[in-house]
Amino acid sequence: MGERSRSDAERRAARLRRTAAEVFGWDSLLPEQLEAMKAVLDGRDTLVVMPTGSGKSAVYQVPGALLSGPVVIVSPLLALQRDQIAGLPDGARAPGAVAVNSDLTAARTEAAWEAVRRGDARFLYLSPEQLAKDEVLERLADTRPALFVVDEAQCVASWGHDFRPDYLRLGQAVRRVGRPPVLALTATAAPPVRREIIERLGMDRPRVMVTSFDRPNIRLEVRRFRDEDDRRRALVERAAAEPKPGIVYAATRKDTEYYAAELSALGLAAEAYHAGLRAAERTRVHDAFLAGDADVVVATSAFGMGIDKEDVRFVLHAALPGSPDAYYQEIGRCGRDGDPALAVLHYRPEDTGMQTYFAGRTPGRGVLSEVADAVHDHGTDPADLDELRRDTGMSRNRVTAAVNLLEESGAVATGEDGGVRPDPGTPPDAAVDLAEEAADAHRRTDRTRVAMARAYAETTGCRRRFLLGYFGEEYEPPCGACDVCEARENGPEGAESTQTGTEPGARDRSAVRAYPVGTQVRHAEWGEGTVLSEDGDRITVLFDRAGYRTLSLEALAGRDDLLTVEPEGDGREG
DNA sequence: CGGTAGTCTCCTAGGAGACTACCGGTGCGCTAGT
Repeated sequence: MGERSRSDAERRAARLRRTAAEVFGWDSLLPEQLEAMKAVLDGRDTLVVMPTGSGKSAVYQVPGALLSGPVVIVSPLLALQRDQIAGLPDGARAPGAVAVNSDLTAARTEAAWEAVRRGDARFLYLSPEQLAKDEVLERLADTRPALFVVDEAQCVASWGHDFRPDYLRLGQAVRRVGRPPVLALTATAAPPVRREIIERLGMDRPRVMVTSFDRPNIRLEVRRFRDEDDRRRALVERAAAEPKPGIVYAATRKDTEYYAAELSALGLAAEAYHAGLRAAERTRVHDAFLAGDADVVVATSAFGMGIDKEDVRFVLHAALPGSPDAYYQEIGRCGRDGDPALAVLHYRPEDTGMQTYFAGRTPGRGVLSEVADAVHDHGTDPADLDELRRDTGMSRNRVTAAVNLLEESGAVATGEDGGVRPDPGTPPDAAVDLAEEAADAHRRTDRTRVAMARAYAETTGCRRRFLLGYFGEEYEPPCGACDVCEARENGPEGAESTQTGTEPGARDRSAVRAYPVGTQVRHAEWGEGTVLSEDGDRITVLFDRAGYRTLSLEALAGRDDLLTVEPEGDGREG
């Protein structure tokens, strides 16, 4: 880098710092925040993986104030959008913000668009579903957005395949609004999830910024139970005994009510929270927790995104979560103030059943076939998603998910006008076969994540190392703050863990270093995959087609042809 | 996928086992009826 460009970079940094201070009142920026802002200001596609509370939103807000057009922010929850807008400064120099969604009357929607057009509103918050509408895309394209932000970008991978399939169509929305630079923000994304975000959003040689996942003040513990009653008793006792406030995650709505009632009976201020409650009740519990009026909230996974509370002392799980991704995200809600906090997973092997059922509920052959036929029937006069929904009588989500799979397998393509066209060389039957293959691959991947959550619960090694390894970070145990490491340190009882065999840290690690966590590999039989973790003498690999496999390093030794390291071909940097 | 609650069958009295049906999470947007 020459003199000239260095001083350019310094000037840009100074400009960003000044804007942060003068417009937003932030007197200091973290180095990684500033780096990401510079990339955004330069017009580069950027993926930022940083913990909640570290100022991710500033990464688009500060450059956003300096750009020449509106900034679109895709956010999964309307409540989150409201919080973001409320959190912006409202001084004279501060850029305005609006959200467009189904809460608005027609008149207010018009007013919001008008504010964006006139430049009164610099930030425009939208759900992915809004961006599935032609009308919204056309209006947006007219405003010539300067930046396209995807907040909580892990949703692309975690919700896009079934629950909210419009997440998988954001890449297309980006193209249709004029292909502004894309900024993806998330607190939790393992290497395969990062790759999926980049690919699905159509990001071009993105700058990838990943800060450490380690949260050393959170103590990690797993308790394994054979009996359901024992588990319930242990969970209630623990929640009652630990310092408050805390969150308990349960697998079902019914269980949230059960545990909340048990804890209330002990005299605690405990509340249940799940998506089946009335909106007013959800708001009441949410506000009570933030205000410090609740000791414990017992919740399903519905509780969490947007919970910005520093002093949560524990997150207890009453059952196995569906993935290490979900687990890490949920326990990340305690100890944000840096003081000691606790994460305990109360696990039964039976828990995997329900999570496996939830995993990968992709459209079946019947649905795929009906949608493929409908697409084909339109021939040269292509139908959009709304027409396909009318043709098939299926729900919007089903049709969208089916089209996504057909599109992923190359059997159909969506044009700039939103019309879905069949690939001329692929008859409907073949299209369905291909889409079904893609669906199978997603199902395997999701089940792999369940298996990895279980592997976390059952690991005989340092739990921190396991979790960090899953997120692509090497870590040398002991961590001194997980049940496994503590058992090893504490004298004779430690024998319990040594009898399980290898001491991961004590081994010759040269073989391990050949396949670091996060590496893309190719197996002679199973094809391409990603190294997810290593546990002493074994590595776990997620294969795109074959799912998750554990490989013995001993078996790999001397067979260089069996598992080869793939070159990094997707232009990532970090 | 697999646990749980409920019913049925066994064969000669009520308790064990087999069998079956049901259930389980996350939010947006829209529309019909108050």
